[in-house]
Amino acid sequence: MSQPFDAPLSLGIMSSEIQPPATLGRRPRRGSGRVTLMDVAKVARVSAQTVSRVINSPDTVPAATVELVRSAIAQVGYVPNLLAGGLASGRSRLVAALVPAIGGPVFLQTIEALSQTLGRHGYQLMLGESGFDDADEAEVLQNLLSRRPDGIVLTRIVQSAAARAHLAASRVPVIETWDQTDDPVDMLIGFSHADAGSAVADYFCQRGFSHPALLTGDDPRAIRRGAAFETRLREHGLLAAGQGLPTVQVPAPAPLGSGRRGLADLLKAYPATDAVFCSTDMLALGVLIEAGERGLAVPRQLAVVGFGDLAFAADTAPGLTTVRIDGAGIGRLAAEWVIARVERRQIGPQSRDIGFELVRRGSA
Amino acid sequence: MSQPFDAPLSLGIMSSEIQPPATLGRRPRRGSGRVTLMDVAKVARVSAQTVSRVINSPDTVPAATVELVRSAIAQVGYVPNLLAGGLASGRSRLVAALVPAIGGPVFLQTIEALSQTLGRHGYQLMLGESGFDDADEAEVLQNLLSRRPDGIVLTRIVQSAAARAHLAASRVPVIETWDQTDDPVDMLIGFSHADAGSAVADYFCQRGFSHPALLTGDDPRAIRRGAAFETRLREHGLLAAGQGLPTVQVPAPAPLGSGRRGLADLLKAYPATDAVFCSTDMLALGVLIEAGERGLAVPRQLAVVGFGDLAFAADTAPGLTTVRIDGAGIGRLAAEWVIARVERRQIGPQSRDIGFELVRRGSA
DNA sequence: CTGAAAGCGCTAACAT
DNA sequence: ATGTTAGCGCTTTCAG
Repeated sequence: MSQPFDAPLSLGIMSSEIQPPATLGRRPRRGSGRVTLMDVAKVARVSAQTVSRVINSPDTVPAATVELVRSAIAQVGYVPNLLAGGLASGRSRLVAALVPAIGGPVFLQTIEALSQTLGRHGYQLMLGESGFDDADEAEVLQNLLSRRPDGIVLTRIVQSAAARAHLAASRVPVIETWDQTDDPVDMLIGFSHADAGSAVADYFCQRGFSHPALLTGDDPRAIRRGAAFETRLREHGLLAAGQGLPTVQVPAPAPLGSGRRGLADLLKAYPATDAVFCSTDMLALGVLIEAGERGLAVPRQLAVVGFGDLAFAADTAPGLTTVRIDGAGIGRLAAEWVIARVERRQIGPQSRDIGFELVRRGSA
Repeated sequence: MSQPFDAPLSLGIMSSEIQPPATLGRRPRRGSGRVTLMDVAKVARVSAQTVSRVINSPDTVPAATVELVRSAIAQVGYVPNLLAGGLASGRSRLVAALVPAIGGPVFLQTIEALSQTLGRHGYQLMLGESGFDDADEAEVLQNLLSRRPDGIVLTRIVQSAAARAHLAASRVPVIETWDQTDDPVDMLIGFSHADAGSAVADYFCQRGFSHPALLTGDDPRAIRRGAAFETRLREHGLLAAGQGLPTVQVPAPAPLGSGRRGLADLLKAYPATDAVFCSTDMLALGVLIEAGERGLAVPRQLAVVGFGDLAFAADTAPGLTTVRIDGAGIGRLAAEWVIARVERRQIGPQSRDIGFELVRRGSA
């Protein structure tokens, strides 16, 4: 296994290459000095083609040749250059993913599952950050596209016309995720944020809470959940005609501290509040902690519902009732769809609603 | 901005190209059908080289030409192919990062800062996952290296000889981070885990706790912190001669729930425990929650110290005393060092101890 | 089953 | 300031 990879190559044969046709006494261009496919070919005394075949489709080469070439590869310490391979074949084996913020815990499971599934098939993930606003969406996309990815996975619906145009022009398989739309650029894997908001409203109604409130981050999808939540509450008669939904809005990657301060603000403005829908589990955990500090009993005096069902949600005290999204499932499926497209296998269903699930635990 | 990128190209000049030298009546090879540098050159009536210069070093081209070429680029909807560019120039503008697990919150800030700093300089981050054990380290590295990154950032010290050999042979700038060693592969940005463990022991001693314990994940660095913690406690006389440190060890991406169950296990085995050093903040948060459930007053009856100073640490109740690591700083610096190397600017210091800081809050 | 040639789209090195 | 040529390292295409 641990060959001395930096050993001088001492190729098995002399460089009996035909000299370049001496067009004119001109221009060199030394290579990178690294081991190439040709070096392997020389040692194995086969053509570059055969080496390429051993690497990319060993089934088409007799076992003996495969063995011969493999040992030559090990001997010279060859590492394929996928930049060159990608250029020649038109398949980079690179998949781009665009997330609002790497730091946010929400898409982490999707990214992780995506990366792992891709890796298992020989593809590599390339991560790009778009920020929460749509501003540089098109620009970041261009950067990603210039790498000629074999597919691009977005954790949002593409907004700007420019970005949509770039994507369409690139002819790269595109998967929009974590949302629904009637007009996807290409493929779609997600769920309805509006339905999720409505479901929480239904639950609050069913459990008999009379003074619901909303604590939300200011990103567009959280706001859509909140809007649907409010609408449904109104339908249930939990909101009087002229009355707005008690709401506190905090900046987007909503951390625990925003949950604590958010609850404080909420209770100051609306002391009667007896149930809060938080746009992320982190926010909800902050609310749980702040409630504890204030001696408010959860869920008796204050019910709390989160969103995401992050790893910690089951272990808070009390356990967090929350909307579970199968983030890992999204990532896995996205990887499979991209690969299926690239390898010209079935196109498969172009769109999937993976739904959500209201997980009932102690907090509501 | 939003040009019709898929418009037919209708190039400004006829294809008055010299026909290929007709070696023999042979072989075509249709291109990808996409817009290339040549298409832009034809429209702008300049050479490919000039277009390349406008893109890569506009300063060396007169403003008028830049303008001309830029409008041609917009007109035909050209997106550079960095696979080809990277192959030709030997600079991929790709930087690889290897993390144990994407999902873990610990390295997130490093990855985020790395990605952002790289992006600002036109580099793209490529993420690879190594897992917590050293098993496939060499293999994952090979995959990453086959993309010919301009640099590779590791959130650990490279262990296996095979991996070290691959890295050395590749001649790629390597930055090992989040640790210290006397024998780095190349560059190093980190801190001493042993010193961090000792510092917590000193703090417990200074605050007069008499029955310290350790709750740790099973990853190697957490274990090293724990070992130094124990050693220093012993030096302080807080551990009797034959007495081992009360310890509970949990599987590596230590989640909140492990903190709760870990404390329960600890108190069952060592009821006298009055101070716990947790190997991650998540674990510590779990301990805080479990202590709350048990009616244990923190820090009076139980002191808690975490590690990482994650975003939530300041807002727990009470605030979490923890060891702060400047993860974002590591990422930023790593990006700068890689870029400096690639652009042959100063090599800069090859190694940096960024230290750590014990942040005192309410929990201890 | 194996090999030779051509060329993927770009940039480095020279030439003007 | 701009153009010409060769070639980065690989895979496709076609021939044997």
